[in-house]
Amino acid sequence: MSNQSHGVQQLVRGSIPPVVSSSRQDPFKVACASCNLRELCLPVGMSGDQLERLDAIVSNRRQVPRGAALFRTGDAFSSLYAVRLGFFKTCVAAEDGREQVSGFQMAGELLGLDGIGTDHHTCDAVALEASQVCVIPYHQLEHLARELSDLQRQFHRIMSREIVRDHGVMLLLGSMRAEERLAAFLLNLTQRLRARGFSGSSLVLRMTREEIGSYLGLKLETVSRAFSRFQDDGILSVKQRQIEVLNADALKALVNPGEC
Amino acid sequence: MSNQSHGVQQLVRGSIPPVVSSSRQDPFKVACASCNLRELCLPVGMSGDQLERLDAIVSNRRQVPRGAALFRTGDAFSSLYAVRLGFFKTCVAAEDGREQVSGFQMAGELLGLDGIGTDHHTCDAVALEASQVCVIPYHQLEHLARELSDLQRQFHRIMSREIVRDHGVMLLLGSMRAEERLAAFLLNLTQRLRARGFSGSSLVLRMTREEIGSYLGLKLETVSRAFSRFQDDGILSVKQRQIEVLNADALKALVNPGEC
DNA sequence: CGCGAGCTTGATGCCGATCAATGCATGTGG
DNA sequence: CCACATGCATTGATCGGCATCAAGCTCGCG
Repeated sequence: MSNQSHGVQQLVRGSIPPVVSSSRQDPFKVACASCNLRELCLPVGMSGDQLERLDAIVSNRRQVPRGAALFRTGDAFSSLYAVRLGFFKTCVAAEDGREQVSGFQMAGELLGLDGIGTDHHTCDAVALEASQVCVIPYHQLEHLARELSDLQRQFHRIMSREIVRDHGVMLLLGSMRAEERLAAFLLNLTQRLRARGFSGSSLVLRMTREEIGSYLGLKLETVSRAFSRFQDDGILSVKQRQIEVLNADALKALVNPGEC
Repeated sequence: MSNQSHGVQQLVRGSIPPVVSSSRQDPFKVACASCNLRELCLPVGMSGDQLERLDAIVSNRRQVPRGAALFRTGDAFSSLYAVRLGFFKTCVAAEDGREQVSGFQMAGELLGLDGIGTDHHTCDAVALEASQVCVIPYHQLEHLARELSDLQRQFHRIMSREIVRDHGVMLLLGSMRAEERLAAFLLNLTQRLRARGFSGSSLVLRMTREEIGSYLGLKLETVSRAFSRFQDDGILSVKQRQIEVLNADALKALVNPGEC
């Protein structure tokens, strides 16, 4: 099972080539220094010997099969996880059982930040396809961040951006209408895919309509109807989970109705 | 102008007495060690000499008049702010001008975390009453956190809890109905007031119906109607912004409809 | 006193939820 | 290879909660 054959492989590869370590090549031992996600992940801004020290604590990889949980609400918190391959969703639950998807995570993104505050995870992280994560023991990360200011800075940036991202979702949930929400969601997805070297105009959704709806505060039927309408309007081509963006400008105009 | 006469002073004082420094007393120079918020704020878990070092970088206070902005979207980020006295709201804006309240902050809570990720603030922080904040220069905080692991730990916890709080708001916005949202909001407020030594059954809202509605993804008329209905049902007494909680259990039952 | 900001209350309409049926793709066992 | 089951998606019909529009009302304040 090659670790290059999974993930968003059905998408067109773009400009950033995967960098593969020459000597240490091993699906369970890939150094941050030779990881093609190093410009998106925790090591941003770190140099050679710093990377080696980070590598020393991020030695463990973990496979997560499709549908399996990386962690669940209430689990003791011990590590953060960097998505190396695959795709995750995180779900929060109210006491009465209502569940909601709080985010989707792709390669290079960090999972588990919710656990730092209480030493227990406050959401479920579930793989939407066969995935692989790098395990980052939190106490070792804290210790190392006290010595490497670049690591500290990048870690704080990641947490801050997570907060800003959540504010954006709150804005979406609080004030946008169904089609605007879906348009914003698709633009966000394509932008993140583009940052990973994919074209962004052609994508395969890893989640169901119901999961999209849960994330966007809509019912699955509403999501489906919005997709159909986008297709009727020539903005998208929709074949189940295979999406082609035909008119990205129209999507952007939907999100910012005031600007056109 | 005494710094004890502002804030949530119309609320009944509870168990935690304000601790006032004997020697350093001065509204613009109150040491963390002698601040009555030290158990809620950044110094949690820090001991004597650590507190002194934190004090050294948190030397500056800033007054913010009612209606004034502590910072605005786009401002360069340089410091975090701990609310010492008063009450704030934070607002995020979409490109098309739509604004939404993303949070309310009271004494002991931190403002400005949004700015770390991009070196610029991504929301407005506006005082809802005459307020005072402690200015925490961020680069000095980073530096000190590398030496004081207790400070580092508490700072990370605060950021993580902010993320978890945002997830809770997303759940509220995505899946609760109007009255549940307002009930959850009121319970959250009373809980935070109780943590600050107030009774929690009697409170004065510092924000308008419109601001509450913006935060909860509702129109002000809907908020007003929900208040009226709670009053009709004997759950609250509502006189403009003066709220008495008559039946806290009924409020809790509204938030968790499955449990009763 | 009278103005104005903020709050309440009513009437109406619309967007998205809900209920229900059908369609489509994948997989499994006979 | 077909029949059937299953999970997911689409589409239609109806309903309800909240937004919207529109008056009044309250209270603080110049």
